[in-house]
Amino acid sequence: MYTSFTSNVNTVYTDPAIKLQSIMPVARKAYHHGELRESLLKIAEAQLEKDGPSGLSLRKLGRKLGVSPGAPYRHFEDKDGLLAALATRGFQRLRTMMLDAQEGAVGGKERLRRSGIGYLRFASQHPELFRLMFGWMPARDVPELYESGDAAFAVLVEVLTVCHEDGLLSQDPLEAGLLAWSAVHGASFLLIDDGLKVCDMKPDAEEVADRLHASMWSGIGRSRAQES
Amino acid sequence: MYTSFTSNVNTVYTDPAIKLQSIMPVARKAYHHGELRESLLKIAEAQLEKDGPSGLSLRKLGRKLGVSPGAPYRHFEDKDGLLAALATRGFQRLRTMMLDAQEGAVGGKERLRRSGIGYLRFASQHPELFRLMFGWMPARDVPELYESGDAAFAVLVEVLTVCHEDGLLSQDPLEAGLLAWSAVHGASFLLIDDGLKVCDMKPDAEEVADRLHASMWSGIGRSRAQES
DNA sequence: TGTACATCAGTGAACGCGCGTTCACTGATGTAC
DNA sequence: TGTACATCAGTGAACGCGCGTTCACTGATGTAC
Repeated sequence: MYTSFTSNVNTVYTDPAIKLQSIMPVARKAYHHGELRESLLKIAEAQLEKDGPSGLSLRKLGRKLGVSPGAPYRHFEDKDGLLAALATRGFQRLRTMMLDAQEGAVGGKERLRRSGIGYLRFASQHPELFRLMFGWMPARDVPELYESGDAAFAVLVEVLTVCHEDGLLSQDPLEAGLLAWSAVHGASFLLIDDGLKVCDMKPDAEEVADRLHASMWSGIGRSRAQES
Repeated sequence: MYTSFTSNVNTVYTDPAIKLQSIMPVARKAYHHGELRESLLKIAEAQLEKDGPSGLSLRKLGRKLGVSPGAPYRHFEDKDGLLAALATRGFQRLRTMMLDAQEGAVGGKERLRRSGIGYLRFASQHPELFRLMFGWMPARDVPELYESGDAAFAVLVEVLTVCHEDGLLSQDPLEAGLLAWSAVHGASFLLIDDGLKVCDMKPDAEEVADRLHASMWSGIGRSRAQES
């Protein structure tokens, strides 16, 4: 980068036009954007989080990127196409966040707890994207969307399988998965929809995950041994 | 109604215009609708469930009811006003469904199970309304919306308090409430968003509620007594 | 029971807006020779 | 290294649309006397 800049400077005295181009690369508007697809997705997500799904329009995105209204159609079939790409990437990142949160954890139970934290963290950081991922369905079929969703769920199932193999579960992994996923999924919505305030809880992903994990693991019912 | 109709018929021979009015009451368009507010809410909900929130417009509702575009503004301040009314009534009905489902049940544990069924049933019957209730926030403050939401949550807390007083809980009612509400709330979303298919579950409110309740009550972890 | 009048719930035309999408085009880029 | 050309990623004007909201109005309803 730096070297190419200085080499351009060296040509200054032979061609003033090139000088202008190299000194003010921002002001000079290129006919080709170059990374329009990536930029669209990036700014679309920001826009989605800012104004919700109804505030997301292809025209507005184009405007923000200094590009004509037709340009996005070079990269997405239509608006649904962009939304589907957004949701697909969302699932991929959700999966990544769950996996990253597990890093260094030993044992199925701890990994499950950490996965929950990752899940809740993702929802709290990207609430509108989270809602899009789960509450929206494209008119046309988008296989990679379903695949990425399944891949995210697979993280949870895998961790529960480890628990099961270690003899930690009192039931089938899928059965436990129903509760675990429901709980973490529901808590995510409560977190982003201000529903936790009725529980007198502050909206903190880690704390919610910890408390859910504890309750879920031991159960809310008093066991016979505990009865006095 | 019937008497007034026949009395109109009696006037037929003196005034043909009145005959037309009374024989074809449907065709004759009254200047005043009479129950516009109620009709708007009813058809708005149908429209919401049919096409989602983006398919809901005041103009379309007016058109469907054979009324001018300005008419709805006699009954709602703006579109947000109608949505808020829709959501408020949704919470009231959610509360009612949970209470009705409990009817005849004896004991806190059974009442909790039944409440969950009511909750999941509501979500599965009115998915878009359910999403609106939890995922949407009016620009302006609408106190009755929050009140109706709190009232719905109160049903759950009350049942858990009964459980606690009966010595059935291993923890604080609010702590148990966090798990119970999260689980039933999350499962509701999974139910309406087709998320259960990855768990190999058919989307049946009763079955989901039962399985969640069982897992939640006893916990997914193997207790020390169970270890072999 | 009849009449005058205030109030209320409608009308319908109009405003301005932003949207999704298409299309003939143009300028930049990459490739084959 | 230079040239011809296909391909690609943009332009910008245009289409048609439906929306939320306002406003001066009108016809029905309810009330006081």
